[in-house]
Amino acid sequence: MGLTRSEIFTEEQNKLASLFKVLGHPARIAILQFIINQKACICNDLVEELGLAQATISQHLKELKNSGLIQGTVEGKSVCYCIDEGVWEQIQKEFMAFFSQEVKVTNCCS
Amino acid sequence: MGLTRSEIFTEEQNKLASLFKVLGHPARIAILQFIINQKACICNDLVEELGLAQATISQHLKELKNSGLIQGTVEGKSVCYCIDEGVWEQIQKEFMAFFSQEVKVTNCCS
DNA sequence: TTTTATAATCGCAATATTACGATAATAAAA
DNA sequence: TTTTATTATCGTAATATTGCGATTATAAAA
Repeated sequence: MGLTRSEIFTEEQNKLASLFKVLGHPARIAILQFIINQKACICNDLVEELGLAQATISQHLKELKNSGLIQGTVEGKSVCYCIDEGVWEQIQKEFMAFFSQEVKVTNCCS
Repeated sequence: MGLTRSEIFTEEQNKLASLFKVLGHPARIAILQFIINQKACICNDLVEELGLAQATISQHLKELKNSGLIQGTVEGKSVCYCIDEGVWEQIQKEFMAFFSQEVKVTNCCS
């Protein structure tokens, strides 16, 4: 136990959940917002801005990168992280699809 | 350590992240979809459908309830869970707002 | 009242996540 | 080459999550 039983869910459910999961931490939300607003895309700036240790920021960036949401390119001594617009739009679509499912109204909980 | 440092983030970032977090598990996605499609809103039906133990389903339902996404009303021996449409639409709006932030294009990662 | 059906809660074990210091890796600058 | 700046990775401690059996609570049915 203590292990998510992914095998009993659909591929789609697992994928959607893991996307939501990546966004389920305030540091990663903050990082994304910071990058989106182009206040910076350099790891070190995020460290100064957020007030978490460099190792911690690096770990969160790795998770965001693994999800495909951001990509990083080496720029001299530092690494520039940016939103992957294609992936961003794709995810946007999937979330919209999830949320625009029509909720059937019943008298069940009225 | 091992504890999310919520105090260094904005209220908004924490709230958004915790909403995403609730949706970050395939069982909770499956439960929501099942309720949305009105295949059932009874805990026991979910147990049969999903193949997780009753205690586990009950725990997931509790988390969904705590987030406000669903509400439950007692119906005789069982409890009927339904989407809270108001909350659903509110969350939909917040997510849309997050995802419609315009990603500023730079030549940083091109 | 006793039984039955349903759901919530408790307690626990296994695993995952979060955070950080220390260290390694990499590349520019001196 | 040596130093400096930046980021990744390793190892570890603290905490959280997931899942389930056992038990409790609740209400309908017998």
